Parts: sequence; C-alpha cells; structure tokens
Amino acid sequence: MTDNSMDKAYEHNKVEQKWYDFWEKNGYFRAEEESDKPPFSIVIPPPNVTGVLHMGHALNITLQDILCRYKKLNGFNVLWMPGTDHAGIATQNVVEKKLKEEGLSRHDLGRDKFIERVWEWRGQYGSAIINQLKRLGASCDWDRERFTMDEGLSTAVKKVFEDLYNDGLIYKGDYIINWCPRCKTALADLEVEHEEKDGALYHIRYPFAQGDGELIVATTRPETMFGDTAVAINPEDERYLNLPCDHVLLPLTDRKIPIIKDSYVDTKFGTGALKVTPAHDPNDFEIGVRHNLPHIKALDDDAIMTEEAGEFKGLDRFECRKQAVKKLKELGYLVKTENIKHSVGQCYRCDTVVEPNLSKQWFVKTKPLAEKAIEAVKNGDTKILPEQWEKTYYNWLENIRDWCISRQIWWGHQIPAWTCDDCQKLIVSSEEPQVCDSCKSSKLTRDPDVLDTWFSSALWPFSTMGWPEDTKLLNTFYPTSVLVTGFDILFFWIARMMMMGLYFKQEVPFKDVYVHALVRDEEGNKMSKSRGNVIDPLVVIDEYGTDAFRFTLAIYAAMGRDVKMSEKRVEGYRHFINKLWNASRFSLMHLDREYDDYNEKLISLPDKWILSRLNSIIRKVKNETESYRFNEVGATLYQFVWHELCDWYLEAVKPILFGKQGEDKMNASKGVLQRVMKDALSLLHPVIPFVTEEIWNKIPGTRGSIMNAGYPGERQDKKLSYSPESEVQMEYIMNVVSSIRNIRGEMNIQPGQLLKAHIQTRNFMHTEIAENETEMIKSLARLSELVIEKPGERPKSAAAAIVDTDTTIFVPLEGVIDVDKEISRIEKEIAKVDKELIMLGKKLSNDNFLDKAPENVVKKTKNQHDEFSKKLDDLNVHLEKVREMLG
RNA sequence: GGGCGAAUAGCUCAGUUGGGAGAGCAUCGGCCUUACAAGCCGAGGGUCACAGGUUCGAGCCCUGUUUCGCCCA
Repeated sequence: MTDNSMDKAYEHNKVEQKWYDFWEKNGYFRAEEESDKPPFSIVIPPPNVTGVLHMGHALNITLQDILCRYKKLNGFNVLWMPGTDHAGIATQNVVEKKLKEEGLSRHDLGRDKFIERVWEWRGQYGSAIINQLKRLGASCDWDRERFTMDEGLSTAVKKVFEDLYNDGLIYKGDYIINWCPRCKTALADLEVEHEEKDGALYHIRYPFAQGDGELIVATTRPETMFGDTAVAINPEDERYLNLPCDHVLLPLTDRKIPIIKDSYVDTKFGTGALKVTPAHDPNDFEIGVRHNLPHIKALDDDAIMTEEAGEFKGLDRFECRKQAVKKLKELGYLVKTENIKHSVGQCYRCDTVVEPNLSKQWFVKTKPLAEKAIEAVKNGDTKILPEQWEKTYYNWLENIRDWCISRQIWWGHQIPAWTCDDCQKLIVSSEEPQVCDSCKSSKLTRDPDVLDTWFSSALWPFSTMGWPEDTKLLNTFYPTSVLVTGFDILFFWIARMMMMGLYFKQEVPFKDVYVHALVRDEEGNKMSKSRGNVIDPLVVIDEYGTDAFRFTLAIYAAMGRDVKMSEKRVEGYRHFINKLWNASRFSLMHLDREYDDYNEKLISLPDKWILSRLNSIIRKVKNETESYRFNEVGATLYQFVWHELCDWYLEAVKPILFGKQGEDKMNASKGVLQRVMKDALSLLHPVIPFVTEEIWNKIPGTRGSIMNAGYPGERQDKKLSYSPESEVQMEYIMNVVSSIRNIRGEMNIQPGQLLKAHIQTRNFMHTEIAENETEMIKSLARLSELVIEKPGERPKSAAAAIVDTDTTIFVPLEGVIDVDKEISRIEKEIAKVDKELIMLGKKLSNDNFLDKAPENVVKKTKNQHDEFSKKLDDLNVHLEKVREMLG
C-alpha cells in the first residue's frame, strides 16, 4: 500500500526507525554464503566494545555503507561483516573502575571471577556501540556479528600463536619494553604517544675515580642514575681524548662505573657525555648489549625506587627526581639546570608517563612478515588510497621493530604457553597440554599474560569468516574487496592485517584500502573530551536526521583531507534533503498512478534534456563511487537534483504537467518525471538511505524496498541515451531565460509584472527552438508575450541582452526603463567582454602560440575571440541607442 | 633530526593526464511566482602563500623560501 500524501517538510523522526527495522526484518543486509552474484565484502573496523559512537565512527561507517548499498543495488552479493573488539586494556580499566566503586580490586576477586565480571559487563553494555551504528543506517550483516573474544576467533588466535612460534617468528626474551606503571603492563612501541613537554636538563658532575676532574653528564631523568652502569662518550669527541682514568664515581652511591666509547653518543647534545642506564632506556639498553654492561633496575613495576636508590628507596619516580636533585645540589654535584622541551612518552590508554623497563616479554619477529607486506603493495595486490599513504606504510614497515605482544592484564587471549614446573620446559600449544612432552610431568603452569588486542584484530579479515576452518564464507569473500579506515590505525591495524593475512592465507586480506581523514571541529582541532569540543553524532542525528548527517560527511570526505565538522553544515544539507522531499511532493501530486513508460514521440524538450542529463549523471556517479571520490558523488548529486532537476526541469515541464499542451503530452511527461524521480532516488539511496526509501514507497507502483530496485546504470535503455541536440537546445533556452531574468533583476522589476520580450535572431535553428518552446520560455521568464523575429527594427525604450552572436533580446520597458541603470548595466557587461577580448587577443597575436599550440586549441581561441568581438559590437550599438534616449 | 601533507572568494573546501578560476555557506538587491521562505530570482567577491624555472601557455610540473598541521625517531 502506498500512501502518497506527504508532509510539507521532511520529518526524519517519523521515518528512520521504521525503515531500519523493515530492512533488518526482511533480511536485506544478509550475505549469501554462496551465490551466482559477484561477491563484494568489507570487514568493519571493529569499534572498541567500551566505545561510544564518535565522529570518526560516523564517517567510517557512512563511507562503508555507501559502498555496500551501492554494490547491493548493482547486484552484488554483499557481505559487510560487523563486530567489536575486546579492547584489553581499555575494557579492563572500565571494569576495574566499577569494582573500585564497590571497594574491590581485581585481585580481591581473582582472575576467573574478574573475567566473569568483564563478560557480565560486556553483556550489559557491549551492544551500545552496535545500536549506535544502526542509527547511522549501517547495512551490516548483523546475523554474523563477531567479537574478538568469541570462541571461533580465540581458536584462530591460538592457532596463529602456535604456528608463528613453531616457525620461529614468536619468541620470548628479556628486552627493554615500554611499561605503563598505572596499567601495569607492557605496551608496544606504537601504543606510546609522544608529546612535547617542558622539562629540565640536569648537568651533573661524575668525578673521575682517580685524580682530579670529572665528566659532566646531562640528563632529563636524574632519578635513573641509580641504574647507571657506565658513562659513554663518542670516540671522535676531541674534548675527551686524554682522560686521566677510565672510571667515574657515581654520585649519591658508592659505585664506580666505567667510561666507555660508543659512536651512538651525540657530541652536540648536552655535554657529549651520556649516562648509560641499560635497564631504563631503550638506547642505553642497546649500548649495554654492545659493551656487556650489567643491568641494574632502579625502579620497580610501580615506578617506585628500588633499594638500588639507597636512601631514596620507596619514593615515587618523580618525587625521587626532586629529592635527588636537591641532594646533588647540596653536595655540589649539580652544575646547572637548563629548561628544555623534550618528547615524553605516555600510555595511549591512560596518559601515564611510560617507563622504559627491562622485562621478559613475548615478541613477534616482524621483519620477514613486513617484507611480504611491503611487496604486496608494491606489486599492486593491495592498493592503498589515497596513494600518499603508501609511502607512510613503506616507511614504517621498512623500519619496523619487533612487536611486543604480551600484556600483564587479565582480559584478553591468554597466551597458550606453559612451563613445566619440574624441568622448566616451555610448551606452546593451541590445545591445553596435559603433561610435559619432555619429562612427562603433569605440573604445568600457564603463562599468565594475555596477548595484545591488536594481535587478534590482525586476524579479523579471516578469523571472522571462520578460519582456521575452510569455510564457504572464506571461499566466497576472502580476500575482502576494500578496507575503509582512518589513517590513525594504518600501522596498528592495516599493516598487521597485511602481515598476518599474507602469512596465513597466502593472500592479501583486501584488494583496496581506502584511508579516510579524521573528523575535526570547526577550527580544525582534534575532537577530545579535554578540549570540550566533541560533537556527539547521536545529537546531530536527532536534530537533523541521519541522511543530512551522512550527506554532510560524504560531501566533506575529500581524499586526503580532514573533515571539519560543524552543525551548521549539517543544517545546510538538511535543506537539501528537504528540497528533495519537496520536489518529490510536487512530482507525486502529478503522478496519480503508475506510469511505466512514456511515448518517445510525445515527450517534450525538457524531458529529453533531463533524460540525457540523467544519463551522464549516472555514469559520473558510478565512476566517482567506484574510485572512492565520495565528495564528488555528493556534489554531483546535489548539483543535479537541485540545479538541474528542480531549478530547470520541474519548472520547465510545469505547463505541460498542468495540461496546457494536452493530455497526451502531459502523460508522456509524467512518464519521464516518474522515471527521473525513481532513478534519482536510486542514485541517492547509498548516501541518504532513509529519505529515499520513504519517498520510493510513496511512488505509485513501487513495491518493497528501493534496496532491491536495481541501479539505474544497469537498465540498458536507448531512450535514456545521451542526446546532445536536446542539451544544446535547452541550453539556448536557458541562456535566453537567464538573460531576461538578468534584466529583470538588475532593473528591479518585480516578478509579478509580466513582460514582453523580443528575440531577434538570424539563426534559423534558434528561431525554430524559440517558436517550438514559446510557452516554456514565457513561463520561465514570466512573459506576457514573446515576439520572435529577424534582426531589424529595435523596440523603443528597451533593455537589451546579447545572448550569443546571433541572438539579441529586447525587453521593451516603455515608461519603466531607468536609462541610467541600463547604461551602467551595459557598461558592466562591456567591461567584462573587453577583458576577455584583451586576453584572447594577446594569445592570438603570439606567433609561438599559433605555431606550437594544438590546432583545436588555436581554433577554439579564434572562435571565442570572434564571438566576443561580435558581442562587444552589439553591446556598443545598444549602448549608443540607449544614450540617444537621454537626448 | 627524518618523512608526509597543506596554503585558492569573508568562511569551509573542490579543481584526475598543463589550454579562458568553481561550489556550498556567508554578503548585497528583489520576491510569500499555485513543491519547497529549510524557498525563488538576480548580483558582487580571488596577485590561486612568496620567489625563480620549464612551456606557446602553470592553481596544476620542477627548485627554493615562509607559515601551519600530522606521523616517525
């Protein structure tokens, strides 16, 4: 049943939920495991299960939904795989915070009970983000929703770990890692965010062990001195060529440490003497390895000073810094303090300053994996768009360091590794072992650590499809067609998926990667809670509607550019939604029944014109969508609907639709109108799904969802073919009408006042067009009478417009004409034409241009010059006549 | 320190093989013209950051400079 009555304005609140439920209930989002249709697949970048919808998700989801709906309309078997990420550290933090409110810590509950609590939390709040994605209209296959902690995905994780270990690509070892003292876990290098901060460079005397003198070292972290095991200088440094001895005394301790030479030391930084703390600095660790230095831990896992710090034992690291500096000053060891800006690493989850720390952790040996990932992009198996990101991708992978994957938290995939209590043998296995395979002891202790969340995310494109089982889904949809995501996780996620996909599937995980921008606020700042500039997408949706919001996101998502979002923009595009609504409302007033075809011989010029334009637009939008130029898709459709369909077509066919040219012509035009409306809605549907579905269902004769209506480009219909003649003719009419409107506007003649106009043309074609379309011209230009004649006598007291070389329009304004206004109007026009002529003239008087420029360019330039000179002549003649009127 | 990107109308930005500078919003003038005032009609507005170079011709290609942003170390 169609109800084709329409409110005067579009009200999204009445519409969106209804259609989303309808789509979901009817299974329109479902992918077929096997199908004759060509496959198209996308895996969603899984949002954190703790997350709430933000602008980044909104943009990301909108772009994917445009692609999926577009492909569905084009007859593809579309899989959009949804799901969430267990976000180890973030989720554990959230649940621990809740426990704290009850006065409990996770240790009070114990590991198993704690994990139970996390699952409870997930059951209660974990679907919040999913429901928010639905508000955006996301056409995901929800029946297949996955979670990185699901059983199937966990199996994949264990299998991958075991295989990589057996292949020598996972190892366990003592290395310097980034330690978050608040989350109490190791972090990968990527999970540390560097920020420029105010700090101080302390210059400290380290006296020589023998004789007088000292080395002065400069450090930003004096509290780590208790872990120093050497002082290093550059072997090239002339200042330190003749040292009296090879050891210094470490102040505030009774230790003597060696002076070593290492070319790592930057002679320009500080004093050129570097204190070396192998247990608390990654570079120092490397130096330590080269020189066999001992590792002394001066800080524990809570970032509290150890007994190595002597009297400072038990102090927090920052407190220790203060007190140690004070003591050094008192004892005369502090030479000076310099204020500097330096980069400080912070935990990406909680902003705590990370502590480089020596620790036993699990690592992935990334080099061999990275090489393949680089190769796959270089040889085009995967394309990264915009291309500029390929460089960033290469740059990172070429300098990749081993990936620390163990985390000292409880929520996550526990590492499938056991140690035999009796023989200390390490056993890695995807199945829980019963006995030690070496000494047959049954006393096995499982490694308590869990894996980095990104380890499981890296498997997402195939683990969600059932891997390691050989499933139909994988056969149909892997590799996925495209991955759509923000550049901020290019390394975290894209690069790692590439590595894992290539290793375990011997095939890239996706053919295209479309990297989109970040959404920022109006001033271009990153949205953040601390800045207070966050715009909540749900609030925007409530206020302006999902379609207006999606359209805004799409049209501002130019490749490689950030999106600066403001509600004002969304409001602007809501006007567009409303324009479409009203154009439809108008159309439906005339579409009183289904018009399934139109008579080609009876359709009018504007009908032919709009069909021809529509045909071009269909092709254009197709190209733009398939090359991810979403902003152009938006702009093209906006321009077409508003400025061609509404401004010209609907206005032009009004007389016909109102029956002024008889019933046959009226019915023919109604047929075209229906076709154009339906096609326009289909073109728009991927971007603005709700309003298009609502209108679609009001069009007589439509059944079911617009989602199943097919894409206009698929209909090979000769009547829709390009019609250059009608475009030329219509353009002539539009020029004539615009010229008359210009006179009206510039002369301040009210629209209510009907005018008489003369078209004087020496061109037979023009005469014919104008005669055929007299009614249309009169209606569009608001004329009472249109005289079409050969150039001859000029109407008296007329304003004039030069349309082209053959046509001049006169609008007699007897008694109304303001001669001064007309003179200034013509002078303005002359100035414009003059400017053009000078430019063209310069070109044409340049022999080099005539010789070397392509023939068609020269010809075009000559034609233009001729046209403009004729126009200038005509304008001057007219100006003369008007001046005569002044007497 | 290394790398990447940006600079075009008052604002936000398009501009895909180099061939007469565009849009939306904002501004100004006129209109409730029977879909839409969330609208219609008309108008104004730019040394395409700066300096060179290549070319018959540069917003676009090359070099350098300035300013801003991001990533990595």
